[in-house]
Amino acid sequence: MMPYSKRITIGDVAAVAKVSPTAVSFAFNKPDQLGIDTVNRIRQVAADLGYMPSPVARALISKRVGSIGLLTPQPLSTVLANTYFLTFLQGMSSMCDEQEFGLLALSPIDGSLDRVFSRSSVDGFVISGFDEDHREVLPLKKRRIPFVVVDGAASSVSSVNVDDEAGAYASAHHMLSNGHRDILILMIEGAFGHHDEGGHGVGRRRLAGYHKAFVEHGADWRDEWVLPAASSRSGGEREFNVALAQGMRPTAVLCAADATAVGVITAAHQHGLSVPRDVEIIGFDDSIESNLVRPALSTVHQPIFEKGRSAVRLLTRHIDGDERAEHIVMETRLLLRDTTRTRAG
Amino acid sequence: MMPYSKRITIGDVAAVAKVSPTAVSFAFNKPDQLGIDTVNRIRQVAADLGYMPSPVARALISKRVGSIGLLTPQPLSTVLANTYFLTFLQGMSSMCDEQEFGLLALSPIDGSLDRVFSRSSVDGFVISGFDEDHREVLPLKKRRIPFVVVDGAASSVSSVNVDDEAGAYASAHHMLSNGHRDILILMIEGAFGHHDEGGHGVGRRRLAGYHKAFVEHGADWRDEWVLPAASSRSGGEREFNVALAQGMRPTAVLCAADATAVGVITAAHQHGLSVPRDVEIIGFDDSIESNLVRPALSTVHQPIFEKGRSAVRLLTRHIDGDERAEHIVMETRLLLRDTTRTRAG
DNA sequence: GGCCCTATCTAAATCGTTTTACTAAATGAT
DNA sequence: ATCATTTAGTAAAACGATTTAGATAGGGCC
Repeated sequence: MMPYSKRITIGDVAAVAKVSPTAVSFAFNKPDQLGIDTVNRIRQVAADLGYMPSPVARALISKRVGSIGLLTPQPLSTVLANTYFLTFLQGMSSMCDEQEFGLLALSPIDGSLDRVFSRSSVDGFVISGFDEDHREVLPLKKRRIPFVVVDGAASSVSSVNVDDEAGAYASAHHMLSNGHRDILILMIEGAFGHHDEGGHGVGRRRLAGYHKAFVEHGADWRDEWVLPAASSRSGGEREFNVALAQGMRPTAVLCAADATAVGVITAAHQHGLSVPRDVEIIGFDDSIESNLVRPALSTVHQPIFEKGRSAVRLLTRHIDGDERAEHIVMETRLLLRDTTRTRAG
Repeated sequence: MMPYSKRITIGDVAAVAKVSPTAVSFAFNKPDQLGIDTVNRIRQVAADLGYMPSPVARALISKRVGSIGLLTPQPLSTVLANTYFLTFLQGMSSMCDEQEFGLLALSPIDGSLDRVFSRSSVDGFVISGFDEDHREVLPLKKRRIPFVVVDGAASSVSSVNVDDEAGAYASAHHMLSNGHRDILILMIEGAFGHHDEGGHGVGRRRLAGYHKAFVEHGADWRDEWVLPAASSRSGGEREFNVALAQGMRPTAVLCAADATAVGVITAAHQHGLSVPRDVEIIGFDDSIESNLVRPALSTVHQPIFEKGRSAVRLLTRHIDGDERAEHIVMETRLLLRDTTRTRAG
């Protein structure tokens, strides 16, 4: 049973209206080419038959599908567990709405991207967490399919990034200025991090920011105090527990992701530690949960929504034929809420 | 500048490899039809040229695009402000991953759906918040494009719903059994509700559930104590303030959406009311924030993730030609956390 | 009436594949 | 050596629209 077995084509309408298929097409797209009464008759017939032009056939000619693809390093269902992506999607879709584009969310197939490219009809891609030169992305460049990179390095295609290093620096600087020296650092691991942490990734940049602050303050940088943690509540709980079990007694925790920080709050409470009195915590992202959790999480704000909007905007420009690459780097802002004690920088 | 000006077609590959286009197609799809060395040569040439078959041209023949559309009553960017949809999307995409479908998120254009249908190439739609018979949805039935309805009434197409009435009943019953009589009810309004609240919608069903409990308990049902509220934090705050301003002194609040309930918690605190001592609150949905907010929100759990999965599953069955409609109604469960005092039903 | 112009409509090419039907050459059986 | 069968490949139709280049008829003008 073909679901489309009864699909009404332009030919069917033409036959019933006793005109050529061309006339039917004109009736919708260039009504001036036809007599007014013919146009009306055709439209009437089309409506009666429930005719709608096939988007696919139309796309084949116009070379425009009218939607863009979002490609993430992990399966979509995994990635959506992070509210960061909720906000990012919101931003993307708000611009998609304005530009009247559909938004196709795609998961890697068998962990790789190239099969996705050839299966999904879109006018371009927003790629999150890959560098422009990543092996997986190469086919796109070769085919000259427009794409932009978010949270990844790029030069010849447009990119949207955030000054992760400055944000991380600011949060570490805050802790260090307030006298903390026993600072636990929980980095991004696995699922939501950069797909290739070989030196460009978001995680690396944040780490560099933390490190820079330590150096400037002349504080001891101890690698054992830097733990990778899954970007999830449970990841944060687990790693904080691990740290305590290993005998560390941090007075401050820096998390490279809010979800992790939320877990730390929970774990700290379970150990009878008061936040922020016994432990101060700063997250990263200013994701939705940071403002929902109690005590409200101090964090590094990054304009996630705007990143999504800008990515789509840059992409649609490329789709419209503008080949110039533009690189946007957005500012972060230290946001002190209730998991830190002072407002002073 | 056509972005695809350099697009490599099957013909280009054929020319370079000195074979017919048919051979190129066979080399990928039916290698047995060709000599082994020819296949290899063609594949090599294709790789060198960076050839990938056009998904659009392929879709035109196969009548399969490989993606499904999610259609929401409001623009996607609006709808995503509700974490309910985050979880729903997660569920949908988890099934999409399994079935290797892309997920196209579509916003109504100018508030209407039919332009969307003819612009977006998908194999079928998941439609949230519309009844099967809704005027906007009619074109789909006429064209016999597969679709399933979520949170809406349907008979001849598949649907996924939740027993909203039972859930609402349970929460009202809980309050009433605990002696509450001054119960403020905050319903769903506008943006995230059912698109046509004419009697079938989710809101109506929840209202019916609340009402039924009142009747069974012989409690006074006062229409003034039922307020529509935007399904957002601010909507909840606002309406709770309105209620107080109007002189109501609720000892319990029933919210048809969690987001609203979170706002009520905030507003109650601002008025110096302790939750749950002075006011008990029960929300609906068991959305992410309900477990993040403090005190943790008591709510009616509904299996949002599973709804998303099931919707996609039903749809792909339809796409595969199975015309039988299936109607899934999932159970809800009263989840007593910290905005209610007792655990007893 | 002859000429041109405009208004209205159509035939055919096109987009990039897949698929069906077919051809030509080689192989195998007798 | 002949006929049937397999192998390796191709030509052409099809998918469902849009677009280009005509075709036909009628009207206005002289």
